Amino acid sequence: MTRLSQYLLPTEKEAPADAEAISHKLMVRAGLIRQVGAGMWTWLPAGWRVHQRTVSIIREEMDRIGGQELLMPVLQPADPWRKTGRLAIDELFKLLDRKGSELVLAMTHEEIVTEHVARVVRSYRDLPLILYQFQIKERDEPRPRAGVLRTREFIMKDSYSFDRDAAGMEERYEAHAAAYDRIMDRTGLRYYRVESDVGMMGGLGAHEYMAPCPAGENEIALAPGYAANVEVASADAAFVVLEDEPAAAERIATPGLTTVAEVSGSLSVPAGALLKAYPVVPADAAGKLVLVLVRGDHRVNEIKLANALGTASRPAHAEEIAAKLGPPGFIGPVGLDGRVEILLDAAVADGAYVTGANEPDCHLRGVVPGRDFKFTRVDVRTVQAGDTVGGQAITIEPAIEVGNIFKLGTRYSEPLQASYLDETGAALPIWMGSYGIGPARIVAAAVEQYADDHGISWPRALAPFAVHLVGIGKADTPERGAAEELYENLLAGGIEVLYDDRDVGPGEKFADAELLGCPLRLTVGARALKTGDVEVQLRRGLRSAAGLPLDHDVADLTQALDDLWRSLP
RNA sequence: CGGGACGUGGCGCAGCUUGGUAGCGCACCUGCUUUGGGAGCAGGGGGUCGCCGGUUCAAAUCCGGCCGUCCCGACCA
Repeated sequence: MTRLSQYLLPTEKEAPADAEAISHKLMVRAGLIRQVGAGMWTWLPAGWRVHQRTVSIIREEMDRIGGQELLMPVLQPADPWRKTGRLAIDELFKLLDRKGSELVLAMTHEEIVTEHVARVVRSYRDLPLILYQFQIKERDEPRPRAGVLRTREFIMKDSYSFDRDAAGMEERYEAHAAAYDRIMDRTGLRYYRVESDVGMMGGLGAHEYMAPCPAGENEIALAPGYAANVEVASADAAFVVLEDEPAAAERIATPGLTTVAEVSGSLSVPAGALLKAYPVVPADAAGKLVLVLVRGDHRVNEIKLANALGTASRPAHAEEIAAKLGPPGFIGPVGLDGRVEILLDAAVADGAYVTGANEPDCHLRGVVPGRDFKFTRVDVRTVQAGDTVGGQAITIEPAIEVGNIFKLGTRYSEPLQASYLDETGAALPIWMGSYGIGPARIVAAAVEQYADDHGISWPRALAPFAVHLVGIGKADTPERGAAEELYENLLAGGIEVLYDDRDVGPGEKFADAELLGCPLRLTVGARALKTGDVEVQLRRGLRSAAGLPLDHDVADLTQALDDLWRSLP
């Protein structure tokens, strides 16, 4: 039933006071979603149509690469999670049943799908496999935000691949990358596939599908031919002019100057001619201190640092710094005599730098890495605007992660004993991949990317309806009769149409149509009866298109609309 | 987890400082008028003022505790 007079589409003139993100405001205002609690949302009929359109696209592309759809429970025994070491994850909801058995609400389904495969797959002949589902995920998020962009409960398409070896896993990974590319292309979103950190999934490699949008919570670094999550991005730093190397470093008085800005200002050298010393304590080596050096105008990237160290780390406390190095604010790499391991960032070019002297109110000028201290070279800085990749400047954009693909290897198959017998009868672990995609985020990202001052402007692949038909004039007038007839003809022609047959003024109908954002608006009023043409407006850009003759028969009407439809973004 | 803000009818808000019959706009219901850009007139319905406790003759208002929601940061397969 798609007569607006009988359809549940509660539009609002004003956005909820606590909404900030564009998609949050517009999806509530357009009557697509309603909030239940923090990070808990109901999809109303029109919103659910959009969500399910996205689901359909994903399903088609998963089936195309040989995926087999199944459904696994959200409520699960805790035991497999204990085996993989993931029971300790804070985001995992845990509960007890009435008998006191430990249960979890799944945040993803690696454990269960791997257990199934472990029991069912015996032979190399059973591989490869791609299994997937659309299922609710539950996560005890520290901070749900921005409508459906980050929620505690959401539907995810998650798929899992099972192969006999690394080469097979790579094949399945590439198949998923291709499927995801097609999915994203079909949704009409602007997106990038970027290199990403493997994070808590563990594993051997990963990409994320990022949709740039203002409310995005990630940052991506972009250059022609290059796209990466800022968490892992590498780039060439902007050149900085260094002073000539003196024969030896010289001690200079810098009373009270503890920051890069203060020191560089006082000495009239660029911030990039300083070395910023960042002492950290590795998580796996209590009592050990590592001194990380980056250029004064750069920032240490915690994730790249963790990858370089092979373990997480925390900034050293002031007491630890004072005990092992010198007064905080004046620490540096010179004279440590191997007591502290020194990591030097890759962006530090050869030359002379200003560093702390490990003495109060003193810095050293003309410090030359290699000559004045030994170091290990690492890439641990955060890329920034002004850097280049292949000579091309990078830009940094906020983006929302709408999908990801992971090479898991045997991260889950080993603890859960998912193995198969090869041709020689040897038992070998199964090589896995894991691939997620969030329809709700695709929907919200589309709203963010294409909204204008009037409301949502759906890409045609996601729109809740193809056509928003506005009937103008009172009920029982000839123009409304014409609108009714057109509605019936559109339905007969298989066009998905929302018919605004409400007894309200034209302004309200137009405003609601623009808010909801269906790609085509057809208007039938007295004017249409006079000219014989139905007015057609394209939502994207609010441009008028050539009118359609009111007296078209169903086949002609359908054909004309179909032609127009194909021309839409 | 740290910082900040908010909670009064479906939505947006005022009232709280200085305690005394709970108000406005939109939305909703009825009638009449109106129909190409969120209409007009008249009438009407709807609120345990987040919850619990305290102070007081009297609490939306003052005090205490709790809960909820949002924003920034931390965190985030």
